[in-house]
Amino acid sequence: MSSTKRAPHSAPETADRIRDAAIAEFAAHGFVKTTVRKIATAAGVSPGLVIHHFGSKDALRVACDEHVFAQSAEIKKENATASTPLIAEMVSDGPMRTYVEYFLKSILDPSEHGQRFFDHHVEVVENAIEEGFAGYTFRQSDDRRARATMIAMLSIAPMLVEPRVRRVLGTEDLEGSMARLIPHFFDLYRNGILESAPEGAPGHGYGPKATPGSPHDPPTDESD
Amino acid sequence: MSSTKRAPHSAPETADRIRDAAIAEFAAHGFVKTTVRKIATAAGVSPGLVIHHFGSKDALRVACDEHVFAQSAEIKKENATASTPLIAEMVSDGPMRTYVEYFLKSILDPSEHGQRFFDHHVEVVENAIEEGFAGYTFRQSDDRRARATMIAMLSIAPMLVEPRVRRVLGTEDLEGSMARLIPHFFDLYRNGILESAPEGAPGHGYGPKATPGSPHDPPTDESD
DNA sequence: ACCTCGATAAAACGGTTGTTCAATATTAAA
DNA sequence: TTTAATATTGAACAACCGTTTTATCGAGGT
Repeated sequence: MSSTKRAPHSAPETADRIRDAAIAEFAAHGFVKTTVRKIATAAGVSPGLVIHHFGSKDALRVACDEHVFAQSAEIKKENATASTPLIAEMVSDGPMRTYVEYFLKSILDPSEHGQRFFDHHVEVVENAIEEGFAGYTFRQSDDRRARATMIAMLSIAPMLVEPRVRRVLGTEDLEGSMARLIPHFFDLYRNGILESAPEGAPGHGYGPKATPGSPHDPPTDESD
Repeated sequence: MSSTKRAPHSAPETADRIRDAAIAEFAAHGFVKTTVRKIATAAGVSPGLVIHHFGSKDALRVACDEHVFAQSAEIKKENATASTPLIAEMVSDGPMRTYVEYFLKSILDPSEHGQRFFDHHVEVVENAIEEGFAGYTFRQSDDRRARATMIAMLSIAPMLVEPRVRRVLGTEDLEGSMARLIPHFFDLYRNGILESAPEGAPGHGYGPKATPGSPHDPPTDESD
């Protein structure tokens, strides 16, 4: 500890550059399509060096996971006291946007890594439901966990299918698509989307405190 | 045309067997992870025969696309006059379930194939909004296309992240997860999820005919 | 009976993958 | 200055990919 104990040669933090390049590639193209060689090229090093620093492609992914997780928490903490809305940070270009896309790719990829992200997200949402968020308060439910899971789903769904939405709406980027969709989500959250239900429909008299009990009602979605 | 003009050798419809095996593999693991060799093994043939019958892996995918699309339409038509709810057909095991998963993998894969599926789905939803669905009627909107897109998103989101939801809720299969979530979706569609909004929140007086006009309101989701 | 043609399998081919190896360069410590 | 340790590269490796090639077999037409 008395000596500097630093990397002897190496450009300033080559390993960090490799990790950041990997995060960008993973976020953009997913884990299967991203090759060690592409990461190496993006970082300006040889493929062998990537393995030398991280051991394997999977170990590199673990390092990326941890960095994304830690950095996201940091950005969130900074934004808690800052003026910039967190949403704007996520939608506009920047590191947070990359992290969110990394997070989404992780969720879609069938591996343990994404589960950790999703679990944490549900937890955050469940907290927001109880304590409110940005001045909004939520109707409570008996099955708090399921309700939080649903809202967590709702919050990530738009970004998951945004490339498809873009083509349907003719919008040009993520910001454009969101600008077009958000009013509708907002209306959904305030008022729902149904105007009337068929006679004998379940839960006709749902009060403001919703306690859904019938587990198998005719769904209103997926008419395809 | 006078002669039978059938395949000389060949087990009964080998090509069909290969196509069905491919659909199952694609639906289960996506297009990148699925190899020609796995498809061949699943169909009980040699890898070369797969190429012989379809030309290439991509051409095989096109054949799968068309078959899934056509078969889905057929099943939908049959179910229009049948007693079985279409949802049950999609959630429980069976061909339709496989087709839905194939459809989802297509949407997530950044290629043109999935766009066709998604476009069609939005169109179906837009129609359902106008004409009602299963006795339910929907509040209309100025921006019909965007509203249909949102609802289309809502309808596919649960199945997209169901593997993650399963772990969060402790449910054991797709049916279990849906049974737990559907009441909450139903409540959302009828009543929304917000109890109160902060003062000065936009659209405070939204009537039953929602015409969202402010394109950049503080969002209520994505608190992560 | 012969011939033709498609179905099929087995093997091989060129390319890409993640990873390893050997060699070189560079710096910190002795 | 010598030594040891690390950073780094370029080449090579085995495994796997989609595809091609070669060969065999069997059914129909003539």
